[in-house]
Amino acid sequence: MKIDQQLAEAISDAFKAKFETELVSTEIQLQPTRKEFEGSHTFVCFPYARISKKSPEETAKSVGEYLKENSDLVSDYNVVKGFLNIVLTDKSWIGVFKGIWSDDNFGFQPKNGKEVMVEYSSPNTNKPLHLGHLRNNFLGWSVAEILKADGYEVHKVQIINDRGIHICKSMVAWKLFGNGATPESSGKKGDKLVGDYYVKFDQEYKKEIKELVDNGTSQEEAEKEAPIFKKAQELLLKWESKNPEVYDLWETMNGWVYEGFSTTYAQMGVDFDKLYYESNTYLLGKDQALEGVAKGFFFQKEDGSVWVDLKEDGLDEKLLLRADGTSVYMTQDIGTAILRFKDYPKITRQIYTVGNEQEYHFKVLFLILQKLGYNWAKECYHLSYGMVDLPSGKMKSREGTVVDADDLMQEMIKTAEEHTAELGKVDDFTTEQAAELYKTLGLGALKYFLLKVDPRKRMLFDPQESIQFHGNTAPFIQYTHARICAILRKAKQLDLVADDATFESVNELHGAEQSVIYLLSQYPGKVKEAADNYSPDTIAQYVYDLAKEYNRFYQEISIFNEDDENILRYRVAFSSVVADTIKKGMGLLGINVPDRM
RNA sequence: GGCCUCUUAGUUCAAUGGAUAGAAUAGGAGUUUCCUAAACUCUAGAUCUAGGUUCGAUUCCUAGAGAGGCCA
Repeated sequence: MKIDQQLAEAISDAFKAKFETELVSTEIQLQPTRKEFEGSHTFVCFPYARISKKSPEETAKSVGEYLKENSDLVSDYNVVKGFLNIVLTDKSWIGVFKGIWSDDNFGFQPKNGKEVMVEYSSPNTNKPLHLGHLRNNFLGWSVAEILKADGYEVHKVQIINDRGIHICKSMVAWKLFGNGATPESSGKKGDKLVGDYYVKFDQEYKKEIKELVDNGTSQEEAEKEAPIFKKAQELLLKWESKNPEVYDLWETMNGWVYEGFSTTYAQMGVDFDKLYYESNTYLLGKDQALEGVAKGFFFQKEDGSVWVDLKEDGLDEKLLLRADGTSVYMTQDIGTAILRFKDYPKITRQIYTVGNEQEYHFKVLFLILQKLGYNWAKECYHLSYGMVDLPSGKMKSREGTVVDADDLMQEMIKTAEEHTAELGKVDDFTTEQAAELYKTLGLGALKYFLLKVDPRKRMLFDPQESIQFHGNTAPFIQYTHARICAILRKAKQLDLVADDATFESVNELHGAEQSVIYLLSQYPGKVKEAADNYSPDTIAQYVYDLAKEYNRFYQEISIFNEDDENILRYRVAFSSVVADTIKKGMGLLGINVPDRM
């Protein structure tokens, strides 16, 4: 049984003995003791003063006294106002550690038989991936890993926005100005190449609008009449009627983009179990809309358009089918959601990793699905994350302030390389080993930076200053891991292996060891918390605290200077468990940890 | 105009309604015969404003100020 539960039960016993009242032990909350006080667990007595009919301080004293006398876990206690700080015996800490050390699945919940789907990335095929996608992808991927650790079976998907006017724009510009350029002929990544023509379209479009306006056309009119825009619209119509030539070009250009994306995803270290394409799903959802009308959930206006009235739910009316019968995003999303539940009948929930500007959209989507009678819609969740701002403000493609994902990752790896070279600790590495290390460090720093923040909040990314290798960063944590690995290598040479008997003769712990064991014991709870809240930042913060606390121990205790071989073996095992936990925790964030750096 | 979110050290981030609001970074002062100094120790520095709820509010409620977003 976990130490927290044991303590809670002891406290419950104390209440029974001292105040003749039963407390439900699972409802007793223990919080970590603040550093300036002695102890590890704190029981806040204010809320229980009513039950004990004593002041919070007296309550705390009674309970503390009972625990000290009757529980062999507790060595001492102190009371500050209504706070009962509980000091555990070193022996019980060693017991806690032994439990963790012998648990091969520490931090992983057994399979709970539930399946969920996590959607993330979901890019357009006309633009390369940028900084915002990095936050999105790292977040979605990490949440999927955390849910797996929490016992779920997880399906990772994305929907690719591969059709519509935007891709037609790229196609038009490529036809007009491309001279048959391909990724091979231009030496460009496919997504970048197509993105360039999307930009080119916009430039030409603006130029044409300006000409028209200069010749007396109104701005509004000019935007509709610009020849290049009309060409894009024609292309869209041809695409929809599956004109072979247009369809071919569309497939070719999207093929280039996918190849580019897959390179980027590989570098990012994210993957998907299934891809959905909007070109396959954009016609879905119409049936549901019409069915909704038939059942009276939706209504039709005189022009034939279909709407849903959400005023009773505090929202507005929402269009589902236009008068001409074409669908809108909402309609498609309804269709796609239903399709996914058909594809994966056992999933109980879909988690959509999408920016917070779409909060309203998802609120409406889930509501409509509920109205259509899909009960699973109640369980669906919009994992809504904030924008990544630059010091100059919002990223804007038109102003060229977009931070490209490939460039940024490359930049990070380069910085890691320079920094590593300066320190000169791994000069004996082969080129491959070195390249691997730079990637681990550079990408780790980037992922950690983006994941350590509460996903719901907008965050600032300063390319100059944001990425550091000191302090609350991935390299700091990775460094702690690498240091421990050095210890483990040496211990292996000396054949220092711990077994059950090792712990019998260890009776005393150093202060830092205690806090590290306390942190270790919190790990499974942190994973649970992170899973419940879809918050990788919980894990990031935790692993940082663990690494920091271990470093304190490392600084104060010289492991191999210990004469008592059992203590030495124990400390090697202790370090090894810390390394493992760091590795597991960072793994949940998609960050690797090196053995040397 | 309606609705939603955010506001904490110079800066970037923390804090299930709990103690003297934590970290990091930038600033100041130290630590290397010893397992990796990408480390460690010390120091200084903050809850947007005004009310309310209670044993206790960064957290909950109301109003206001500022920033961002969504819907027309």
